[in-house]
Order: sequence, then structure tokens, then C-alpha cells
Amino acid sequence: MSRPSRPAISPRRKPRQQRSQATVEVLLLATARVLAARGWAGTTTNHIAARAGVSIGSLYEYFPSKEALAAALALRHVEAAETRLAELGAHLGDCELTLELLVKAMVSAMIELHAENPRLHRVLFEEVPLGLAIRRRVRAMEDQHARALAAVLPRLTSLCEPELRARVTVELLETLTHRWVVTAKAEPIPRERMQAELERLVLAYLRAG
Amino acid sequence: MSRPSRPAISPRRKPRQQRSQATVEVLLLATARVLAARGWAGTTTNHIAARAGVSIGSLYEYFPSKEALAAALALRHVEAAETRLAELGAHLGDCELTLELLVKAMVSAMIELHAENPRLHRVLFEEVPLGLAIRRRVRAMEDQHARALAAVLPRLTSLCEPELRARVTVELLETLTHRWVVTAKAEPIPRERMQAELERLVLAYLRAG
Amino acid sequence: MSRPSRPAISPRRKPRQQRSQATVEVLLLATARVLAARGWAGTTTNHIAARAGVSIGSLYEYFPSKEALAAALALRHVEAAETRLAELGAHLGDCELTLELLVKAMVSAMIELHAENPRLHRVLFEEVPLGLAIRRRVRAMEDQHARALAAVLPRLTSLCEPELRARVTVELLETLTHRWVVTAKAEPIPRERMQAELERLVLAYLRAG
Amino acid sequence: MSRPSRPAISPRRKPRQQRSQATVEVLLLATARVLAARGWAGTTTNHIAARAGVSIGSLYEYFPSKEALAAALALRHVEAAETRLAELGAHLGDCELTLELLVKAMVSAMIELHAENPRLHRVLFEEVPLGLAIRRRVRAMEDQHARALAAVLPRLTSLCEPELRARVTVELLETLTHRWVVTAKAEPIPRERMQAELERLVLAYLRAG
DNA sequence: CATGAATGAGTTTTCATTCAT
DNA sequence: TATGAATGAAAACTCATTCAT
Repeated sequence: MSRPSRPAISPRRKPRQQRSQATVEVLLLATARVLAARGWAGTTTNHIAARAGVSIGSLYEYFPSKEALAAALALRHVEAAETRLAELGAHLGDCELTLELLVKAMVSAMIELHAENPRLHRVLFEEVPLGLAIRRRVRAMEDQHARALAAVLPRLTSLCEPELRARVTVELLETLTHRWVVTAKAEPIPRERMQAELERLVLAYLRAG
Repeated sequence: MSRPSRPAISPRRKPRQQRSQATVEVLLLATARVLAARGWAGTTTNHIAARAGVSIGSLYEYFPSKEALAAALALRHVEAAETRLAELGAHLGDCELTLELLVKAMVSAMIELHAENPRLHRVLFEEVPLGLAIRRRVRAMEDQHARALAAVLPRLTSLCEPELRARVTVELLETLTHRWVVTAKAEPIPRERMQAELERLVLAYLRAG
Repeated sequence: MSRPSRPAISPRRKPRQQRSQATVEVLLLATARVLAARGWAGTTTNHIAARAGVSIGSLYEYFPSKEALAAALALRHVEAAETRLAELGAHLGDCELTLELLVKAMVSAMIELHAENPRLHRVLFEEVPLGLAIRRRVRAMEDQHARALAAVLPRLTSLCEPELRARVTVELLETLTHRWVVTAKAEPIPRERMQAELERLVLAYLRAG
Repeated sequence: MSRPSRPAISPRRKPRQQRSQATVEVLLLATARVLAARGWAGTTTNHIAARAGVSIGSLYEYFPSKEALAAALALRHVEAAETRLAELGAHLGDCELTLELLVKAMVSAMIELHAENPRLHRVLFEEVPLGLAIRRRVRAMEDQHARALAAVLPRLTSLCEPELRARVTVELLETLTHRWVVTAKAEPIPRERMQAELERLVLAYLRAG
């Protein structure tokens, strides 16, 4: 580890041609698979190149470092989450919105976001040494989520300190969903129960004086 | 050379003299520091030996691998947690126990457990590829905690499915404490508020019909 | 790091370009030199790489271990021997074959086989912990040699138990040639005398009632 | 390998006391066992000390190096062989000595010498980098053996060049016995047959004009 | 004398990255 | 551009040997 002069993280070149675009796709897919299967420390760029069916030389043509591959993947996850949460936000203005519906929607969204490839998600956000840029972006997204929630809460409940409540709610959702999804296999309690319980938990919290 | 079977995780030699006991201590301390500072992938056994002021040979005299060092450290954390939770359990039989007191006690215990060295805690339980033995032990501890809670809940509340509630509560505590403590530095919300909010959250959940 | 299964003996990558084929050649040549000069325990992969004028990384690109290098070398020797003995066998059917000619031919072949690089030969087959595969192949070759000899013996002599005689003859040749060639330098008796004496020995044995 | 400044080979101290003598014995016994079981490269001084039930410090109290242990063992073997061959020599003057008896006696002696611990014998004289002193002594012993044989041969046969014949005979015996004894397990031909065949071989050779 | 803890140079091996083809 | 051979710094780990107790 701690290779001498860490190369940059941003992609080396913007691939415009189709073929290049396809290579990038194939590389990211391979990265996802290998990372999920072997963890950050167990993954090598040669594994990724081999899995992608691409030469190691080509890999470095598109990504300047191992970190850059993971970062690109993480970025995609973050972008997907941003999109999903933006969609969610669009519904928050609905006039017939109730607290129950809101909570249900948020829980569903969070579970969706984590469910696709839990192992990859875990490796990406727990093991990979992500750069500040991405970490900041994740934080910004959570802030935004919390702010949006704080904005509607007063209309649905009469609790004090809506910002704090919103923030706690967001972290609660994020953190518990992550855990349940990641440990799903070993978990003795079935997924649906967990989802229902999560809703009950959040509702109880947001109703508590 | 007819390489012998791969190094295991269990310590190589039982230290008998107090001198070697001290070396083990110093090595574990150094491991904790280096792990917290550089993460799992960034830590090397040479770093640890250097930090401990001990030769690399001595390190391998007592620990057959990098994994073994981390495992020993994780084991200590788990043992400390077991002790702390056993203490907590001893109070659960008190006749004047109320739900509020119980929740306060649990929250305090969890925060204490995570607070000592949050970065190390994170690296140890998120990055290090811990062996099954330890992971099972952690799970057993959580199970035990959940069972103990489930046993007293009926006396304090009238909710259905106490086992499920207990389990969710334990995971909730574990997971949120971990997150808050680990991200403490960056967190805009002060620790005391978090603790109070955590109590409110758990209380609300355990009172919800 | 989830260390992958221990390195095997089979080459890691099939060299496709001629450049890499040359590297493999150079590595094997260097292995032969270093092994002959320093013995198995005294040889290191770094010695070999340095002697080959190749980076240590390249060495491991083609050979997963020190053992694999020696095994590849041993395999070449065995193959050369198989070829040489097959040639010898081709002549065994000649109608004008006499016992004298046969013995002369066998002795010559054996000495040739050992003479090229005696020290390497010694190290390779006495010191190197060769895998079962190669050892079995050597044994098979000797068996084959003995069978071929046993098949012609009845035509040339009238001894009983030709299989036993053939087997003893082969081992005798193998073992004495090996010794004389290996200790040639220190030997007070010149090579030609040895060869003549070996012929006399074998002839006497195969003629003895 | 090739440790910086190779320490001497001769024992560090002459142990006079009984206890010391016993420790030396125990160490040599352990060396024999470990060497036979793991080969030269696979043997460590720590293995030997552990097997002997002696501390590593004590080992170095009596033997200055790993090589010295093996050398001491080899020396014992050589001394035993010298003794055995001297005994053999004592009978050579007997008036009723025949060639048959002589050969029988020599073959028996050689087999005896190798039979005790074939694996150790192989490791000791093929793998261990024995010092010149011992190698010279072995050679001297063989010379002596050959000379003694050459001295009686004229009385029993009428061949020319008795020195050469004697030398070949000795090497033949040495080398074939070694091989058969070492590969005994895998050998398809039973030991007794081998012994008989060895006698036949030597007799045939010594009778051949 | 015995002990066994400590040492550290030396070995094997890996893998991110470069560069000739 | 793609390829994959080559690189070598750095990591894990060993073991003969020393030396404080």
C-alpha cells in the first residue's frame, strides 16, 4: 500500500467513441463483480482486467489507478441515489401526503437503493479509501435529504426541532437499511418484517412528542 | 523448503516470562494505533513492529500474521463488550426498573463501548477480514443482549412480539451508535443531543403499540 | 488479503510472444547455472533473476516458485533422456545386434545423458524436492528402459530371469554413471577407463549363468 | 542461505560432564530424526532443539551451527563405517577365504551400513553441504577399502589390474547399496533378491578375464 | 550452565503501473 | 489504440544466531 506518488483519481480521458464507452462499461462491471467477491484489499487491477476481458494496458488507458475504478463505481451509486431521492422529493409536495405514506416511501426508497448489490455497496463505502470529493458528495446528498424532510415535517406533525428529527431519521434509515441488507443472509428475521418494523420505528419516532 | 502449513490466527507462542508479555502488550497497542491511523490495507506488519519499537522477528514470534494481530485486538474489544453488557444485565432484575432507566442505561453502555477509539473500532469491524470465530462471537453477544432485553420488556411495556422488538432495538443501538461515534468529527450535531435523541428514538419505538 | 491458494508448480502464464519465450529460456538457463553453482538450499529466486538479467517480477510471471523452476529444468532433462533412450530402443531390433554392441550402446547413452552438466544433474535429482509427477515419470522411463532390455536379452544370451537382470542392469548403469560423472573432477581414474570398465562389468553380469 | 560469516564447524566445547554428554546425545538424536523427516533445507535449529527437548540456547552451547550438527552426525556414520570395514579387513587374511565368501561378506557389510536409517543417510550425504574434512575422510575410507581388497584379490583370482577392479567393486557396492536401500519402499524387487543379485554381479565382475 | 526472548538480514512473493511492440 | 511483457518497490514471513536474565 501507500504507493509512492498516488496518481490522480479522475478518468484519464473522456472516451467519446462507442467502443471506448463500451470498454469503460465492461471495466466498471468487472470492477463491481471483483470488488463484491474479493473485497478491496483482495482485488487487483489484473483481476479486473481479466474479468473484463480487457488487457491491463487498456484498463490503465481509461482509469489512472485502482482507486479511480472504485471511485467511478461509487460515483455511479451516489448519482443513482441522488436521482432516486430527487424523485422522492418530487412527491413531497403532494397535497394528500400523510406521515404514513411519506415514511413508507422513504423506507422503500432506501431499501431499493441498498438492495441491488449489497456486498458491493459494503465494500465500496466501508473498505475502499474513497477520496474526499465523493465523501463530500455523499454528505451533501444526505444533507439535502434531511433538509427536504425537515421542510415537510411541520405540515404532517407538530414536533419541535424538525431539522434534528429529519437528520436523525435520515441517518437511521441509511444505517439500518445498510445493515439489514448487508447481513441479510445471516439474519434470522425476514426482510418484510424488517421493512415493516423500520416503518413502525420511524413513525413512532416522528410522532413522539 | 517444504513450506509448513499456512500460518494460523492463534498466537504462536504462549508468552511465559513477563518480558514477553510486555512485548505482546506493546505490539497490540501499536497495532491499534497503526490500524486506526492507516486502515487495514494501509497497515503493514513492519509499520506495527516499528511503532512498537520491536523487531519484525519478535512480532512474528507472537503473532503468525497481520490477521492474527487484528483478531487479537478485536477479541479484546468483544470481551470488553461482553463484560460491559453482562454488567448491564445484572441491573435488569432491579425492582424499581423503569423503561426510561433501562433505555438510558443501554444507550450509555453502547456509547461507552464505541467511544474509546472510534477509528480503530471502525477499521476493526468494517475493514479487517475477521475470522468466523470472532464474527460468531459478536453475533452471539448480540443475541444474548437481545434475549436479555426481550426477557424484561413484558414487565415494562405491553407490546406484542417482544423478541422482535428487542432484536430491532439492539441493532438500532449498535448501528446508530457506531455511525455517530465513528463520524463524530464531521458531525454537526453535538454528542449529547445525539444521546438524548437516541433515547427518545428507542423509547418511542418501545412504546409504540 | 484473502491470500489465494499456494502457488503451484505449473507455469503461471503461457508465453505467447517470442519475447516472453526468450525470457523463459533465459530464466531456465540461469536456474541451471545457479543451481549447479550453489546447490538447492543456496539458490534463491533473486540469484536466478539477477543471473538471468531479468527482474524478479518477470521470474514470477512465468514460474510461481523456486520449485517450479527446478521442476521445469528436471522435466527437460527427463524429456531429453526419454528421447535418447527411445533412439537407443530403435536400434535394438537390428538383426546384427550382439551383446557387446548393445552394452556399448547403452553405456555410451547413459554417459552422454549425465555428462552435459553433472553438477546440475546432481543437484536436480539429489537435492531438489521434486514433485511426484516428475519422480513417477523418471521411474516410468526406467521401467520402460528395463522392459526394452528384457525383451532383447533372450535373443542374445541364455540367462534366466531376464526381467530381473534387465532391471539390475539399468539401475547399475544409471547409478554408476551418475556417480562417476558427478565426482569426475576428484576421480583418480580417467573417464575412458571407467567407460571400458562399466562395459566389462555389465557384460560379465549379463553373461554370468 | 549463505549467512554472513559462516561460523566454525567444530564443536564449541568438549563436554566432559555426564549431563553435557547426555545433552549432546539427545541433540544428535533429534537432529537425525528431524533431518530424516524434513530434509536439510526443511530442517531448522529450532525444530531440532524442540525435538530434543532442549532450549535453543543450549543447542548453540554445544554446536556452533546447524552445519556442525549435521557434520557431527555424518562423522559418526563415517566412524561406524570405518569400524565395520576394519572388522571386515581383519578377516581378509583368513587362509580358507574364497572369492565367494569375500563377496558375500562385503555385500553384507555394505547393506548393514546403509540399512539402519536410509533416509537420514541420503539426506546426510546427498543434501547436507558437508565440509571438506568429512568428504576427504569418506574418500580416504573408500580408498582404504579398495586397497585392502586389491591386496587380497590376486590370491583369489587371476585378473589383471587388481587396483582398478577393486576400486570399481567398492564404488559399485557403495552406490548400488545406497540406491536400493534408499528406494526400498518403492522398489518392486524384494531386498533378498537384490542382495543375491548384487553378489552375483560382483562375482561375475571379479571373475571376468 | 540453561533458558527463551529478541534480533534482523535475507527470502519468497505480490501487484500497481509502465512501456515497447 | 490495444496488448501483455516487464518492472521493482514493498509486503509478508523465516530462521540462524545472540544475549540478557
